Amino acid sequence: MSPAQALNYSFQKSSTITVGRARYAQLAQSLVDSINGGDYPVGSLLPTEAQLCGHFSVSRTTVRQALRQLQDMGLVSSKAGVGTLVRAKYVKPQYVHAVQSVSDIFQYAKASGAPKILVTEEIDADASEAELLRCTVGQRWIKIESTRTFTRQEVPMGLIHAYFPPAFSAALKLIIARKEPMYTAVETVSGEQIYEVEQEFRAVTISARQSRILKVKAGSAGLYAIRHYLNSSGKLMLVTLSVYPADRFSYAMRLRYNPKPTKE
Amino acid sequence: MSPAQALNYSFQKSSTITVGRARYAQLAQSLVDSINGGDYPVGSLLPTEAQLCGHFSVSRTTVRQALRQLQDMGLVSSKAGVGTLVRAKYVKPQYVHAVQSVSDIFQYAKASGAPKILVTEEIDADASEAELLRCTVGQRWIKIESTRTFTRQEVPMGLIHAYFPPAFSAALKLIIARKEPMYTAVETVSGEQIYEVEQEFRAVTISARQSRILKVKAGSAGLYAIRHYLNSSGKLMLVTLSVYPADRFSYAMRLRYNPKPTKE
DNA sequence: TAGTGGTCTAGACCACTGG
DNA sequence: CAGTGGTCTAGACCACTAA
Repeated sequence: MSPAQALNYSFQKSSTITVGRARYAQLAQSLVDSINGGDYPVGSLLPTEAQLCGHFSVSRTTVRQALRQLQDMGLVSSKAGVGTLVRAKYVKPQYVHAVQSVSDIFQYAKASGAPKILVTEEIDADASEAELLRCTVGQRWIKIESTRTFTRQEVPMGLIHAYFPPAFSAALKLIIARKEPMYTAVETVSGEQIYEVEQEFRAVTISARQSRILKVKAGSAGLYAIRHYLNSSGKLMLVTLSVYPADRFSYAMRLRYNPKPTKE
Repeated sequence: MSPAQALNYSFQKSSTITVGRARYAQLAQSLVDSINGGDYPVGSLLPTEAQLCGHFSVSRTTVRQALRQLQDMGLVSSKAGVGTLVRAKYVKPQYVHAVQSVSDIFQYAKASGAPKILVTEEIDADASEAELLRCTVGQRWIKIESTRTFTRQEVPMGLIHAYFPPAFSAALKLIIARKEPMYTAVETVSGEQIYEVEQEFRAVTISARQSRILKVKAGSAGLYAIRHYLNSSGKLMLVTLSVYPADRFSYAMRLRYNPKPTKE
């Protein structure tokens, strides 16, 4: 056992609170304090691992374990050949809404039957569609109009318009014949995974046409959900636009503070 | 250089795709495959680290790095004196909506001025309030009615009802005098951090009374947001109930696939 | 008490980055 | 090219858990 290690362990035994911690944790805390204090400004490099080994009289393993903790906190990032870059001065606590899959974004999926396809067509985007689809006017898209119905009920839960690129037209068959959810159909046909989903909620007044399909009074309130599905390159894979009458649907989410799994 | 390491490196050089990976990554993949395949059922223990060292002819450091990867994936968890427990058969991909603080839950906060307090009172929960506040009828709460206004505008963005326990009545002063946001005032007064926020959106028809305050036509559509703020014990710290006219507010969120910081 | 994972050391080779 | 972080080894002591 090296002198430094012996010192550490005896120190642990003779103390009570602060010092029962592992040396890498102490080192991590020390580094966090230094960054918080401005010793290492954002954009600068931390001392090299070798230097930290010397300053703190610990092995490189211990230094690296401390640095990994700082990386997990989002304070620094390391790059071979360069060094350890300070990315933030403070740890930003995160509230996180985590869902296990895209399907979980739609909590109702389990409680509802397959969507009922009303219309499928190829369209050339008009001005408002171009904005929604983030493209130029006249661009071609496939459009599906459908409803979702509660299991064993006649009244539809919501009216859904979906758009995807003509390149994925084979998805239509999967959706209609195999009754796959639209996003999985698009993933299958494109061979790409949906990487990001943007979701927006607002209230709208239900139009006369929508009200007939939804069997609700025209002019009544509806929840409007716009969803953009993107691949990892940021390319639009699917856009959906849903209207839910006030009493038939709500979207609930839970944001938790720092849910990072702790050691056990 | 040990024979095993030499073998590894020569193997890396002579290969192209699969094998450029680090040994710990290969080992991790192998373990994931075994768990997926049912070799180690959920609830069972993985071989000990020493056994894995032997089976795969790697050092314990490498084994532990592989196991850490599995822990990050949520497949296993380790406990000193026990072993490495299999917790899940498959990696569940996560889509995550992360916000940096409670204030980020309200994107509008920056664009809007301080809330305008209309009424503050102590109430005994009636039936509908008891449901909202998850308490028994007659329980006492402090209620604040307020509006939020766009900066430099007269028309309110939304109407907000907030409820918190009488024990936090000192928060009132902070909210009114110091214009603190309600959730920080409650955090300050209680000395506890808000750990979890439940958020629900639905559409509603704006009532006559609400319409007068919001300066909007009665019967028009509104976005209804219900938020429950809980501490780490699950105790309700604050409940807010907001109504936003259709054109004045929308809630947007972005869900990303596995946003875990990758190595750089 | 025996065996597990948690921590730590000292030393090594590698790929990558920049001058 | 020199120096950085990325990976790996062999060996050690510790705290914890269960028998």
